[in-house]
Amino acid sequence: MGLTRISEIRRRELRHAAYEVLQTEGMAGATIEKVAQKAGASKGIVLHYFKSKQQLFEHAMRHSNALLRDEVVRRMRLARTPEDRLWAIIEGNFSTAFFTPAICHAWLTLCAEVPRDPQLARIQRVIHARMRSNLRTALTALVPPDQTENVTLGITTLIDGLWLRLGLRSDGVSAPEALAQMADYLRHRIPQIPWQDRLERRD
Amino acid sequence: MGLTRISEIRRRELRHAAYEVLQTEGMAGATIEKVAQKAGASKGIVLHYFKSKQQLFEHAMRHSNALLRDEVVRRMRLARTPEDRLWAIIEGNFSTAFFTPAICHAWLTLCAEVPRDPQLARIQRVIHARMRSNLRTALTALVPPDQTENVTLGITTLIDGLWLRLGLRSDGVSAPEALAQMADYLRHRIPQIPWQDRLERRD
Amino acid sequence: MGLTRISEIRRRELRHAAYEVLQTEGMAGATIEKVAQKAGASKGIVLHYFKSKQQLFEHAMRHSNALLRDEVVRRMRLARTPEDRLWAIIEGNFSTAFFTPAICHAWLTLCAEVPRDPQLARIQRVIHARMRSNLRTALTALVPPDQTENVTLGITTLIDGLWLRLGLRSDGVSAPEALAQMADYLRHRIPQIPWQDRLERRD
Amino acid sequence: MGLTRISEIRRRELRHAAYEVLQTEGMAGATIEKVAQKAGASKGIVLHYFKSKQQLFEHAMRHSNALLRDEVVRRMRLARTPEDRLWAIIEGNFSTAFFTPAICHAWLTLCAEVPRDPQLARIQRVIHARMRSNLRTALTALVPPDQTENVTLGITTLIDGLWLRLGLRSDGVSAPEALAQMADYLRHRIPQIPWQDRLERRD
DNA sequence: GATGAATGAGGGTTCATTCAT
DNA sequence: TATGAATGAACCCTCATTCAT
Repeated sequence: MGLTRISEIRRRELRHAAYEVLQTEGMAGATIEKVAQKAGASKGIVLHYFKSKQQLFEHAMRHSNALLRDEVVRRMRLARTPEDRLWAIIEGNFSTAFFTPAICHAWLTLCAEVPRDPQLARIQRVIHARMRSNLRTALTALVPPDQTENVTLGITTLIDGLWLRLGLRSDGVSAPEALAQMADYLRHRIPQIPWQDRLERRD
Repeated sequence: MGLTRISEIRRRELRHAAYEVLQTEGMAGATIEKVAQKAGASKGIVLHYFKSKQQLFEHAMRHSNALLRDEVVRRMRLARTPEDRLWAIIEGNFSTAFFTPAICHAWLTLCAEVPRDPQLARIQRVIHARMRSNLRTALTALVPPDQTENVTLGITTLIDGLWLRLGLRSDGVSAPEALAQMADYLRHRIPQIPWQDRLERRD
Repeated sequence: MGLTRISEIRRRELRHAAYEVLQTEGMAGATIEKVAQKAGASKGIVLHYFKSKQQLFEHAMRHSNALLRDEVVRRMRLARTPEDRLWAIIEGNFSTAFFTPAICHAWLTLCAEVPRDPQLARIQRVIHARMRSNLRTALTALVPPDQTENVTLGITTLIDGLWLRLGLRSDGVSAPEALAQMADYLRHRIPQIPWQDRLERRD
Repeated sequence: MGLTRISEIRRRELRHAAYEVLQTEGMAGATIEKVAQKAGASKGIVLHYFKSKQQLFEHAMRHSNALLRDEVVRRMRLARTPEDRLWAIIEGNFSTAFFTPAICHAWLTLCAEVPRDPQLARIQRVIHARMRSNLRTALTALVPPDQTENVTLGITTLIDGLWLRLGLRSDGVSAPEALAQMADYLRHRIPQIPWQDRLERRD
């Protein structure tokens, strides 16, 4: 496929640079100049590919989320049972590739911008809806119908809370600690499944 | 004590104005000019009382947190049992005076700034430590020693996650929904206590 | 003659697009990008045919003026008497094809640029000289020699003034009103000619 | 009166500087930096007094027009007859203080901007209405009612046309030539008044 | 204590122009 | 011939901060 034209390459590079800058500088500190510099390009070219700073960072968020989604999808493909699928979602969200201080902080920064950027809000909404949908599907087989909502909220809230914590402090929580917490929750909330085993299986 | 000098009054007003501006404008959009305007003062006077913009917002965070702390303390004073105290902490964090979209968003905004502002980080750390301390004290009587850490983390994470959710969307969660989720967690995690009753007692 | 090579066609298209853009955007707002877009071409090709933005708009002015000149020439060819010729010049300048708000405004825009663009000034000078020459030729048979200068100035000034007016406001003057004003002037300035008849002949 | 505060002084200076820059640079070339430099101030202070570049130049136009208006009013006060008043208006518009290449060019530049700046359009409209009103008042005693409109249009159009001409070329017309043209028009259009005498009276 | 004048750095954005393909 | 990638300069504007009054 000839889709990988130079323009697509550049967009990818710049998007990536933008995300990296976001991690160290925050939204206000993330200037187009810095993004250009990190990408080894000129300031002008950034606006050549993205109409505005806002758009650039919207694309950055969309992209970073796509990566996380792929991580989750990849793990879900391997899952065979509902509990496997549920755990795949959780593990995907705390995979070592994503659950890093820098990425959590970039995510936090973008979250703080959501109420002031409708487009960002839309993206955030889509992300959220997808995760809820995945969770509910897995949960139907595990908890009574009138409790799926409660558990879905519980899981998403815990995930967000743990990401927030790592976004706040580099030593906030480690991935194993986060997973342990999730397992702790599931063990008590959906007790018939041997969640503990899963955790111990982890290398 | 005659501490309430005019200077103290001004500082209070400005701090409050800063917090209000933060709620609607976010960190990047919160200019000193807007704060001054909201306080009905001149731009110059703001920096007369606070050395810099950063300091102003640090004080704003400290202040807003003090309010939340007072809310919790007030409720804890009325509590008689460990479970009362535990629930007091939770209810304090979701009292209708604080658990509003604007406030949650301002809090989120400040959180996103934490990694770049050591002073803000320190404040955040103090806040967090106090809550953990309160929780642990209450929990010692409710769960085995080797589980207090787990439950403390679970509760704080859920609280943060719920605040985050309301900070992201005005219709993210309501206070009753948030409390219901907390009760759901406690009911399964510390089953010997009739948490449900507490929830139903609420007006 | 095989002069109509593809290059000549492109130049014509671009020149025309430039003029159209000028009408809606003014000089400052008329970017090469917009011209290219209106011509359905790429930005690069515009500067391939015209060395610079300035040159492009100089050509646009030259072209637009050529159109107006052709209009006048066409009418003069049909004229048989000096007064016919004089009126042909005037009618040409207020023909419905040219005396439009957009065109008058584009013209005004270019006029405002004249003092800063020597080339534009030269073009303007040529245009002006030709009209004066035409007018003087026609006037020699209609007014005493020592008054041709006065009347020439009067007519050109009125024409410019009326163009300016339509350039300023879309509803500044209509073509009939403009022609009526010209006839009013001529009726009093060269009273022996029945100018009014001419006006009434108009459909 | 204490109205001449420092702010008023600065505004005056900047407005004046803006107008001067406009004369040499045109609208597009008139940058805030140049205005600040000409006023011997910093770029920041310009935006401190005028919210935007547009506003600055709107004020400049308003101001420059006020000067012209005062010139006309001053002369009208001395006028005793309708023809005196009519001539006062005309002389005011060609007084040596205003009818200069630079000023006419600045005026032309602003005119070219009118269709794209509603505020500028409003100012322009007010100016125009005032002049028409003045003219009509004076003309009621000099021409039959059904002709005042025609003559008003003739005079304003000639004035505009002559300003345009000087705006286009430094040697376009001189003030005496312009006045001579106006007298030529009036002599033929309102023949009962000895306009020629007026012209000769000029020092 | 309080004002607001003044600065200057820096940010986003636009755009003419150049150049490799 | 034609494209569009790339640059860099410039511009408008915002804002924290300083300072004279």
